[in-house]
Formats: sequence, structure tokens, C-alpha cells
Amino acid sequence: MAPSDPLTQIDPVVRPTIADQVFDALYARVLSLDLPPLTKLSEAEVARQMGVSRQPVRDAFYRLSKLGFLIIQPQRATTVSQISARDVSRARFIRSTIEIRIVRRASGGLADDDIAALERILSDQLGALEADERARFHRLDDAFHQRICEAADLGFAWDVIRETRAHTDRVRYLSLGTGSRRAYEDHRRILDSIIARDADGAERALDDHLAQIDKIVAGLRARNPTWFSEEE
Amino acid sequence: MAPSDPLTQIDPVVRPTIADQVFDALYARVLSLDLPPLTKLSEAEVARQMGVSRQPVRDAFYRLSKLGFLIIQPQRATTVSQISARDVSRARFIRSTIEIRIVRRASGGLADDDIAALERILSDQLGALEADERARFHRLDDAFHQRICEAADLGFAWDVIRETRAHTDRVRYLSLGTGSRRAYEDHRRILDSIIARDADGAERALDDHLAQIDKIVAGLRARNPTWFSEEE
DNA sequence: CTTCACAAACTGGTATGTTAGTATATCAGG
DNA sequence: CCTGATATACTAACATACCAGTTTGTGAAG
Repeated sequence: MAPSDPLTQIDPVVRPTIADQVFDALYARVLSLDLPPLTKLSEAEVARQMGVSRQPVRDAFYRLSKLGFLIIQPQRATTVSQISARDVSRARFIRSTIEIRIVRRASGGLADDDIAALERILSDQLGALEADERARFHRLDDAFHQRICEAADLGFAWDVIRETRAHTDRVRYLSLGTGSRRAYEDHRRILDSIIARDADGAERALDDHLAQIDKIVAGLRARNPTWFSEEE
Repeated sequence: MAPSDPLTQIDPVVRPTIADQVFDALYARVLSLDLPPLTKLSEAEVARQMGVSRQPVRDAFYRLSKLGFLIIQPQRATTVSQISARDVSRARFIRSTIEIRIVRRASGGLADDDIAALERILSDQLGALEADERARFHRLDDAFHQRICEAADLGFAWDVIRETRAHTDRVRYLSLGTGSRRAYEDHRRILDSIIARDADGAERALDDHLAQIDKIVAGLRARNPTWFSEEE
């Protein structure tokens, strides 16, 4: 074989394990509050219901506990965590801190095709908003923020943001339609500021945008107090 | 019992599991490069050597892989990861972004006892520097940064920083004495700026301080190329 | 010496048995 | 009814066994 062509290194990580599948299934059910906070889960019981052994369930439990979705109490029980207003607030602090720096950098000037892609996401989002397609709206919301990260050549930052986001995701899921119009307008304002290369404006718009989550939490908490942990 | 004293809720998480111990042991050995990059580890082999079953070893492996210390390739091997200059740089970006915001807030004014505590850490650090006690110097380095977080009432941020720090920790360990004097002086400058309520000065001092890591990586890489992964 | 089929020795993922700690049901004594 | 000891039924942590892939050693063919 000619050494001129080094071929391409193949990535041997393709097979989704059973543990992955259990994780995904539980993640979706916790996120959607199909498994509401304080629900007790048992490795053995989940394994039985899913028709697998306890081992992959255990792996999945552990991963979910790392995300803050499950609380594992050895020899006692594993329960779906309550939503902590404090943790949501902290996650927002971390996220906004990182993302503000990113939009400021983006405000230094973006490539035309990045701006075009962001515009496309925004118009799609407007479509989703008017059609009341909430799941699609949220997907596009993420896509918008992610695209900004990538455009600023800081794509890895999105991975960090996503991890801190687990706490807030259930809140977002709960909020569903509420505040969508506002969210869309916030995005519009952020992009406009970036295009105008107005870093301060972009920062303000983004900070306002992310600050909404705390208000949403307060509203939800009033209606579903048992889903939230009560720390001062 | 008088209801006037609600006692204190006990936290049922006190027992360090075997998995924890395996994790700690491996963490220390990877960090110290006692297990250098590209070392192959086997669940079975480690379990045998430590006299435990594969199960807790497996848990520990998974945690270490999440930190980026191990690369698990199913059915193939688990190896100690190489140090990625790119990942170190990215971790620094995340860290400096968060920590800059923190020192800026701290520059808004700190309580007297916080400043006193920071001064004490600094003088201890000077002592460690002159006595060439490197491990203690590094511990105090962390303590300094952590204390600033706590003083700014953002103690949780330190937990986030610590997680992103795994990538950089091996580099720090390798660097040992080099740059300690410089690090101490950076700390001095940061604290002085905070005391003077000079947010911009504190930001500059911190950013310079954290930027050192990239220089250190370059130097180490030249001497130990096999420990580093070569991406572009 | 090189090539290559193939067996043997690995790997981590999965299944299941065992152990020790915890919560709860039960019931005797008041 | 209440109290408190104790048996029972849980729990997750840990140990062991097996599986399906992958790598590697080996030796015959060329």
C-alpha cells in the first residue's frame, strides 16, 4: 500500500451499550418529569422492567447521579432528585459567565455564513413559535446558542455548558411554551447586537435572556412545590 | 426531648466505598505520572493487585475516564490518557473566564477576615517557597484561589473549576518547582489589586497568572513528547 | 524471511449470586 | 392506645462467572 495515503483513523467507539440505552431511557423520563422528583428507583426493579441485568442499570444510575438527576443513598434507596433553585441559579451563573465571554468575542465579527446560519435558526424558531411546536422550539434554542459558540471558534465551550445544564433542563421542559415569545425576541436582540458588533449590548441581551430561568423557577415552584427542594 | 432543638440532619454519606479508595489510589498515581500516559490498565489486573473484585475497579475507571485521565476502549484496552495541550488550553479558558468574574466581584470589597485569611495563605506560601516544599506550595496555591471564591460568596464555583482542572493537574504536578516564585508574585499582585478594589488590575493579574500554564506545557512537551498527544 | 490462518489469551460488558446496612412490619408488654 | 424489641423485606455495594468481541502469539505454507 502506498504510504502516500495514510487513510483515516477509524474510531472504534460505535456500539451503544445496554448501559447507554438504560441511561438514555431514564434520562428522558426524568427530564420529562415522567419520573417526578422523589420517585424511588430500585436497580433490581428497573432491571426487571427493562429486561436487562442489574449491572448496566447500576452504571446508568451512577451516571445520572453525576448529573444531579438521581440521589443514590447506599443501602437505602435511589430517588429522583428534587429541583434545587439554588443549583439552577448556580448553573446559570456558570453558564452566563462563559457565554457572555463568547458573545463578546462573537461581537468582534462573525463570518457571513455563520450569521446566515444563525439567521436561519432564528427564522425556523419563529416558525416553531407560531406553529406552537414546543419541542422543536427548544431544540432550536439550543442550536442557536451552540452555533454562536462554534462561530466564535469556541465550540468546546458548548460541551461544558451542556453539562452544567442538566439542572436547568427539567425547568426548561416544565416551562414549555411559557416565555417562548420572549425567548425568541431575546435571541433576535442578541444576534442584532452581534451583527452590529455591539459587545456590551450583546452581553446585556444575553444576561437578560438567561436571567429568565430564575423567574420561571419561581413561577413553577409556586405551582409544584413538591418538585423543588426547600433550601433557604 | 425539647422540640426547641431540632438537632442536626445527619448526612448518610460517610462511608468511603471500596470504589472510592480505588479511585483515589489510581487518581494519585495518574496525577503523579507514576502511571504515565499510554500505560495500559486492565480492570482484572488492577482488581487482582488491589485485592478487590472488578466491580469497584470498574466504577473507578469510569469516573477517571470522565475526568479525562483514562480512555476506555471496550473489548480493547483502557489506557492512561495523554496530556492534550488543546484540552489544557480549553480548560484554562473556562477557568479563567469563571475566575475573572470572581476576582472582579471580590474587587468590589472583601470582609476584613477574608483578606486576613488570604494574607495568611500568601505568607504561608512564601514560607513553602523558601523551604522548597513543593507539594505544600501547590496545596496553598489551590487554597488561595478557593478562598477568593468563598470570599466572593461563590464557593460553588471552585467545585466547577476543580472539575475542569483535571487536565491541567498533571502539568502542574510535572512543573513542580518551576515558576513557583512567579506564581507567588502573581498571587501577591492579585490580592493587592483586590484590596485596592482595582477590578481591571486584578483581572489582568489573574489572566497573566493562569496564562503561565500554556508556557509550562510547551516547555514540558519539548522534554517529554510521548506524554503529550499530538494534535495539529 | 514474509504471509496469513487460527488458536489462545486477553479486553470490557453483562448477568447473577452474596453481603452488610437500613427501613418497616410485627408483636409483646405496658 | 403507646413503646420498644425484633424479625422480615428491602436497598446498593461487592464478588464471581460468563460472554462476545479484539489482540497477539504461533506455525505452516509460500
